[in-house]
Amino acid sequence: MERDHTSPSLTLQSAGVRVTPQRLAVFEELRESGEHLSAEALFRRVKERQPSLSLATVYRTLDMLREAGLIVEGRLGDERNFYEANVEPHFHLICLNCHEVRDLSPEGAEALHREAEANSGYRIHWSRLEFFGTCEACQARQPEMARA
Amino acid sequence: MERDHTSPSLTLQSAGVRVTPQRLAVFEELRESGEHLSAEALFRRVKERQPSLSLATVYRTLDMLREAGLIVEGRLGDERNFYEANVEPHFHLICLNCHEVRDLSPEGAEALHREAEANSGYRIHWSRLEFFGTCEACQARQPEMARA
DNA sequence: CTGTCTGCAAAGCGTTTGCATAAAA
DNA sequence: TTTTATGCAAACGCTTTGCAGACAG
Repeated sequence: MERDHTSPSLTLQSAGVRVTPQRLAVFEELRESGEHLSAEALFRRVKERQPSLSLATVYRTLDMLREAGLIVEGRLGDERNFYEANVEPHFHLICLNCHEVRDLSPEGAEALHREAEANSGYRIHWSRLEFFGTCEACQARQPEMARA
Repeated sequence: MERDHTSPSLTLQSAGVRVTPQRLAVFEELRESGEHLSAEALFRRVKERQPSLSLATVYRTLDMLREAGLIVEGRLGDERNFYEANVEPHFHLICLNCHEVRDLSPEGAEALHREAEANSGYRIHWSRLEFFGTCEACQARQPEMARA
């Protein structure tokens, strides 16, 4: 899992968008954490460094980053969106119990894309491949969960 | 594509739920259309036959049917849920242009589930595998869409 | 300077819920 | 008769938007 070490400001500049402290902080937080975060969670984290930050700016920034292809958007089981800086094709595993989102190896993701295009005649732009289940930790904690 | 010919009322009874005209009409509409419909679309259609129907009842009925395993729920690109009576595992193809939802053959869906379980240690309960792209008809209509 | 981004508050949207009435079993 | 579903309207949670002032280029 080699991480991209390009500075966020360079990446924003090369995407041709205006660079502001808010945008830098949001993008940096997402990249450095390597996590899958909701807009709300991201807002709380970045607000510690920038108390004047507003949630609307976070949403606008995430939209902008997604359109620039710098982040990807997914959706949690509880119907909130989440965002992450890993833009390579991969699957998501979402625990129905602890709601943690983890990545699944990208093996087969591109093949699946190509297969879907071949079988359907569609031109695939993006996809959402998410598995919802119980993670190992939660299974161990509450064995009965495994059947819910 | 063999369709289930069991009567909706028998199916509802065997699911052990109370049978009402509203529930019958919603379930029947979903099954007979064979389509992927939003709660709103379903509401408009069934309301023609039952003018007193309320949207809240449609949502409650869809929740009930989903919990009984009689329908499945998915999500459109525009963030509304859609529902369908085909409960077999399969993928969805969602056109970014006309928003039509089509099914993709289930080949590999179960294998993918098993593989995800083996690779992750998760116990998978359900999954959401959706491809967003441009359908053939829309590609022909607006060739430039194919890159959007 | 000029265009656009920000923060705020209000609105928007799909969905859910409380309550009194109506209907199923 | 008892229990549960319905319709209505209001509330909900996440996200988007209009606007006036602030800031990047």
